[in-house]
Amino acid sequence: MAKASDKVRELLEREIRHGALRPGDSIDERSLAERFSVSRTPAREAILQLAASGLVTMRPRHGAVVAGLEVKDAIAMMETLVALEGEAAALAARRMSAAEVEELSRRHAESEAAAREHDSRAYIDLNARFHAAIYAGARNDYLAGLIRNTRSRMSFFHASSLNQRARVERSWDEHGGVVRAIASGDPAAAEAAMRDHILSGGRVYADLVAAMPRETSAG
Amino acid sequence: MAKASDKVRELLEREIRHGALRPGDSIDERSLAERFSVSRTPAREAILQLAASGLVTMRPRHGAVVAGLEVKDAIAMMETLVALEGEAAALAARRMSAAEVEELSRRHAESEAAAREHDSRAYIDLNARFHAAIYAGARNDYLAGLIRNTRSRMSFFHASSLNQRARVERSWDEHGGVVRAIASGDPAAAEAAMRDHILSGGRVYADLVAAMPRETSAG
DNA sequence: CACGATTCTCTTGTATGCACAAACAGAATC
DNA sequence: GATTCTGTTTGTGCATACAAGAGAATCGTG
Repeated sequence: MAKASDKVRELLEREIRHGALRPGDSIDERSLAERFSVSRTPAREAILQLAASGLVTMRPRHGAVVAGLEVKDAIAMMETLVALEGEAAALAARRMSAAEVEELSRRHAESEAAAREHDSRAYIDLNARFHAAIYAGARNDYLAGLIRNTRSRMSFFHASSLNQRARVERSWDEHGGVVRAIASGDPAAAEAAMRDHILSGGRVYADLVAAMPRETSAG
Repeated sequence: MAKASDKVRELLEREIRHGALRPGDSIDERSLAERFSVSRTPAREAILQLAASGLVTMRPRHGAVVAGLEVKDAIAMMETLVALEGEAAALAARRMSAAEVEELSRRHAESEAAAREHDSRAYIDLNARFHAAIYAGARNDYLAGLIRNTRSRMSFFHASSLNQRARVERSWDEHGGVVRAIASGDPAAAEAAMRDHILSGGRVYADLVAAMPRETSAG
């Protein structure tokens, strides 16, 4: 078996992401340890690691609470994500092989059905694959990591904007723009198309964030 | 006094940055604890946190080693940094107040002396302030955090490119371009100028990285 | 002499005990 | 009645003891 602390970290992370633990909820080492049938040590380590990755915040001598996003931070993350995804698209346009572009194009075409039927569930998965293909094409693991981490921290609100029925079809159309730009090897166009695409989803996200209850501020 | 684990983490981090600990050096909890006169627990926590931030890598049951950068990763980070700094400059051009622009401009002018005299030591500090002013002007803490973390991970090689005497003066000139673009409120120009600036430093960095001995690969 | 299994050691990973710091509650005083 | 001081309680932070796994060395065997 893997390390117990890793197990705890992973499960705790899932709970936070899935919303079982909501921002502001406090986590104490002892009950966490009991819940996972381990001692305080690995529980504590799990908390520390999550704190380092920004999912929980710690105040000295005061324990950890599930990190909430202030509206300001959520906006900053979205803005940053736009830049990161845009850069990835630009790099992909310069670096993807003909075969990869072909594959991307084919995948995109195949996902049309789900989009037209507003099948959010299926499309969310296809969307993830689409973006993953772009990251791979960008040939920059560090950039991809930053994007993944950023998305992860924003997905507190399980709410992908793609849960909005109307959003799915538009998303697919926007993907088309990105694909065309990449296929024509135009980095600037690919970046612009991707930025628009992310921003477009971001507007829906902004509504969700703005509608959030008062969040805990992380000292 | 602050937490012992924080103290250890901080000092260890400094040692890594300053090159006292080189990539590939292994860190064992016991000697680390002895060196800082604490028990293994805070030492271990420090290592865990550094691992989470990517400065050291851990293999289960094998302990931690100071993370090395493969050339591939170094390139990826530099490339990403260019994008991040460029975005920050663009945002700063849109958001800095007149007073801030005035201040930035003044600071830049004042740093000319150090640049013309190739005073690396002084200029490195002025350079840091300059960039910090840009981040502040960008009004995006998350973006600023990513930049700082990225720079931190690249500064293994204490070698700021600014240690190159010749680089200092060019850097100052490039800063001038950024300042002018921001002053004229032109985000695209600011981004372009900043990208050039970072890339320009990056070329020196690339030489350093390429000249590195064989690095440890992080499983 | 070479190769392999076994043991031995060293280090990590986990559990638990202890001390201290901060919040909370209650009582006493203003 | 409000405020402050103090005792208590709770939970973090650190230390140390214990268990387990990985690697090295040694001993046995072919």
